Amino acid sequence: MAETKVPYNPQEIEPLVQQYWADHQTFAAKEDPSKEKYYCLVMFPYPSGRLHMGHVRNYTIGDVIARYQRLCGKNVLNPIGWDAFGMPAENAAIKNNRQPGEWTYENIRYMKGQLKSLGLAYDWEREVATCRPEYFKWEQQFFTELYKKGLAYKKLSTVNWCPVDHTVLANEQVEDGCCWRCGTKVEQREIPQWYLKITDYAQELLDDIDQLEGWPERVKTMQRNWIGRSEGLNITFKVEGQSETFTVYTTRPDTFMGITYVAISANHPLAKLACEHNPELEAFCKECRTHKFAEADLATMEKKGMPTGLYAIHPLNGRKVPIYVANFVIMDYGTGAVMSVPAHDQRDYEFAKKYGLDIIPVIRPEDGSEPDLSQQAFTEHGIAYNSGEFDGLNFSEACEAIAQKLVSMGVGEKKVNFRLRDWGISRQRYWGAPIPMLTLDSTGELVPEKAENLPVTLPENVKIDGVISPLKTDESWYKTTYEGQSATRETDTFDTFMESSWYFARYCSARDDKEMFNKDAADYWLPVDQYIGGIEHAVLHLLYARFFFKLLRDAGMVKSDEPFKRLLCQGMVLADAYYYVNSEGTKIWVNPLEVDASRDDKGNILKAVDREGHELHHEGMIKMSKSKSNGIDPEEMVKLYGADTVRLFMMFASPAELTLEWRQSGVEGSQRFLRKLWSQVEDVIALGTPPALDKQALNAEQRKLRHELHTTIEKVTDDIGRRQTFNTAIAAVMELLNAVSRFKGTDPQSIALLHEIYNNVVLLLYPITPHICFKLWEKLGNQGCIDDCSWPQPDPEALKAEDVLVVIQVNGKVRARLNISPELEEDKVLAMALDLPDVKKYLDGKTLKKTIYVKNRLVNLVAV
RNA sequence: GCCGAAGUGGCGGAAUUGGUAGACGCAGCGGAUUCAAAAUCCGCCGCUAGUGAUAGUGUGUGGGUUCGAGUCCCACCUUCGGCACCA
Repeated sequence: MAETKVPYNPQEIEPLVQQYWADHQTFAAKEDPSKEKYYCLVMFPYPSGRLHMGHVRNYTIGDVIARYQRLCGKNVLNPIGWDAFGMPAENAAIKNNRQPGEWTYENIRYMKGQLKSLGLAYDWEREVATCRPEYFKWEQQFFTELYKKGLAYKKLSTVNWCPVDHTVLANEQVEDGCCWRCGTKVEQREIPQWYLKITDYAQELLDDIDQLEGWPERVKTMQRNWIGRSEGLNITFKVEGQSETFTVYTTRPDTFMGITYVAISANHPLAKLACEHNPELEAFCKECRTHKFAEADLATMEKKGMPTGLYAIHPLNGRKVPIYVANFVIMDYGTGAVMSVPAHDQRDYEFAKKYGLDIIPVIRPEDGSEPDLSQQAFTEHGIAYNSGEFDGLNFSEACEAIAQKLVSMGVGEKKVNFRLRDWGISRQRYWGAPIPMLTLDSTGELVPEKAENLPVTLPENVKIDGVISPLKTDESWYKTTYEGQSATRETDTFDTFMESSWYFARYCSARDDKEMFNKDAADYWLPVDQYIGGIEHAVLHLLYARFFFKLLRDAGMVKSDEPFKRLLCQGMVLADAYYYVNSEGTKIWVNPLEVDASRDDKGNILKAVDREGHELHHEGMIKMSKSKSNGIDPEEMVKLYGADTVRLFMMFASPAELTLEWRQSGVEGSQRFLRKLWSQVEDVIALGTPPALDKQALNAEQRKLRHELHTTIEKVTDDIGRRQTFNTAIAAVMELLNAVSRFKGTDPQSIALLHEIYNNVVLLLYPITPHICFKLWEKLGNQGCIDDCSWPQPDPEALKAEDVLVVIQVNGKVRARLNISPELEEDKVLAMALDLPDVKKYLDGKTLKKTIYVKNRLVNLVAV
C-alpha cells in the first residue's frame, strides 16, 4: 500500500492550482449589492526590484483573511498595486544610468511574477501603479480643487541643504549631519513649499480616533499623541526699547511668575534684529542653522544659547528678563519663542544652570514644603507661591486666574494648540507626480493647471545626476502658457504619501478613465474592512490617509468618515546575521543560508563557518537587510519548499503583530507537517469510501475525537476571524491531527468520522495553505472546488464536553485534580475535593477558613 | 530626548475575562525501522534535590494588591518601531 501512495510535491501541484485560479478568474471582484462585501487591503509595495520577506508576511496575512472571509460567504475585494514613485528609482537611475520609469516598470513586472508564485488571491484586473499618468492625473486634479478651496497653500519652510551640491537632502540622505554624497556639513535653508492644511482637520482627526474600534490601542495612542492637542495661552511680550513684540505659547500659565528668561529661534525676527550689530551672535545664529532638521536630532543635541542683549518685559511684574537665542527652538514649530521657567521645567533648568540664569521657584508641593531645586526642576503640579496675588492657588486655579488677568490686560489669549503641523507635500525631485501649479510670468500670480490640461506628465529621457531635478533645468518642460500668457510650471513633485493616501479608493474602479473613482463602486466597497501593514506606518501614512479620506468626503466623493475599519500591524522579519572581519578590518557579512553552525546540546552556537572556511561572529537575530546580508529570498524559498510551506511557516512561527524570526529548521518543520497531512489523507482514502456518519452510533472514543474536531473548528474560527492569532489556529489543527494519529479505529463509522475530520481540517487550513488544501479536497472525493465551499460550522451537540477537569488547590498550590460532570453542583464538588487523600494530607491539623470555587475549573481551599 | 511596544525552557512561542505556567513547533536525547543513511514512526525533554513517588523553585529586576498574579498597580533595566523629505 505504501508504494502506491503519491508523495506531496508542491512544485508540481502549486503551478497547476494557480493556473486554475487564473483560468477561472476565481478572485475577480464584482460589485453585487445583494451580497455583503468585504474589502481586504494590504499596504501596496514599493517596486524595489525583488520581493522581501516583509512583503511576503504582509500579503500572506492579507490573503488568509481574504480567503477566510470569502469562505464565510462575503463578496471579497482583495486588490494589489504599486507605490511606484520615490527616491530609490532615482538612485538606481544614477547608479545604472537608466530611466527611473524604465527601472520601475521592469521591477513591477518581475515582482508581479513573484507575487503570483505565492498563490495570493488578488484581483489582478484592479492593479494600479501610482507612477502612471492615468493614476496621478486624478491626484493632480483633486489637488487643484483643494487649492481652490484654500486647503493647499505655499509658504517658506526649512529643509536640509547641501551647500556644495546646491540641493535639498532628505533626512535619509544626511549621515552624521553631513551630505551622503559629498560629506559636506548640512545646513538649513528656507525655500517656498506647498502644504496641505491638515491642521484644519486636527480636531476631527483626533475625535474620530474613538470610532476606530478595530484599531490596535497602541496605534490610536500614537496618533493621539502625534496630533497632540493642548489647551493653553498665547502671551504677547513687549521688548525693552523696541517697538517689536513677540508671542509665546504655554500650557503652564501657573508658572508664569517664575519666568527668568525667554528663548527664541535663530530665525526669529528679533534674533535677526539683534544680529545687526552683533557679529558674535550672528555667527552663533549661523551655527544654529547648521544641523539636521529632524526632531530626534533637535532633542538629543547639546543645548546651546547666546544672549541677544534684548530684554522682554514681564507683563505682570514688570521684571526685565533676558532674551536668548537657543539652538533647540525652531521657527517652524509654534511661535518660534519659548517662555522659560527653569524652576519648573527640566530643559529650562539645565539651560539656566549652564548659563547662570536665575531660578525662581513659584510652585511648591501641596504639603507646603520648599521644592528641592538643587539637582533638578520641580515639574509636578502644586500650589503657587512667590506669585503675589496668585499665592495659595492650586494648579487649575492659578492657570485660570493668571490667564484671566493676562486676557483682561489684552496680552493673553486662550488657545487650543496642536502639535500636528501642516503637511508639506513639495519634493524637489524628478520621480514623483508634478504639482500642477503655474506662476504667471507677468504678475507672479499662482494658478492651478486647467483640468483639460491634466495630467501634467514628466519629461522622458532625462539625465538624472542626483543633484538637481531634471524638471528644474528643462526649460521646454517648465515654460508654458496659461490663457495666452506665458507661465512657469511648478517644478516640485508631490510627496509619495499623496499617492498612498487614496489608492484604496482607486481600486474600487481602477480602470476608470472618466473620474478619480466611480462613486457607486466606492459606496459599495468603502470603507476598507481590514487593512494590514507594518507598524512603521502607525502615524504618518495612516494619518495622511485618514485626512485625505475626509477631504474626499467633504468633496462628496465618499460617504463615510474613516477609511479603515480594522487595522492589523504586522511585525518585522528577522534573520540570523553573521560576519567576519577581513584583513582590512572591515566586517564582511555572510548570508545565513551559507553558514554552517555547530551547536552544543543546549542549542547555543559553538562555531559558525562560511563556505570559504572563515570563522564567523554571530550578531544575533536582526531585521533582514541588504547591508547585513541576512535577507532570505522568498523566491528561493518558494522554489525549495513551495508557497504553502513558506506561508504556513510565516503564519505559525509567531503572532502577526510581533517580530518573526526566520529559521530554516522551522521552515522544514512546516514542510514536515504538510507532508504528514498529505500522507494521512492518503491513508484515509486507502481505507475506502465511508458510509454516512451516524452520530448516534458512535462509541465514547469516537465521540471524544469528534468533540475535539468541533472544538477545534470553533477555536480556529475565533482565532482567524476575531483574534487574528493565526499561530494558535495552526497549533489547534496540529493538536487535533496528533489526536487523530493516536486514534486507531478502522470500522465504517471510524472511517466516516475520519472523513469528517479531514474534510474539515482541509477547509480550516485552506486560507493559510490553499494549494495543498485545493488538491486534498479533490482527493477526498468531494464534489466541486474548495474555492466555492463554505467555512465549517461546529456541531453544537459535539461541542458539549462529557466531563471536565477541575483543579484542587490548597492555599493556592495545586494538590489534586478531579474529573467531574460539567453540571455538578458546587457543594458536591467541594465535598468530593475535601475527601481526596492528597487534599486531606495538606489540610491535616489546619482549619479551613475559606473556599473558592470557579465553575468547572478550580477549587481553592484556604486553611491556616 | 519625546511617543509607542516587547521581555516566559536551549530557541520561536501558548496560557482569550486574575484561576493547572510552558499548548504547538524547533533543537536535543533515547528507541523502532534500515546492510547503512535519509525519510518515517514511538517515547523523553523548565531548573534544583531524589533511583523514584515526590518536594521545592520558576514568566527581565525590585516592591505592592489578592484566597490566587505571566496577566493588575508603582519604580527601574534591556531590546525594538516612529519622530514629519526612506517607504
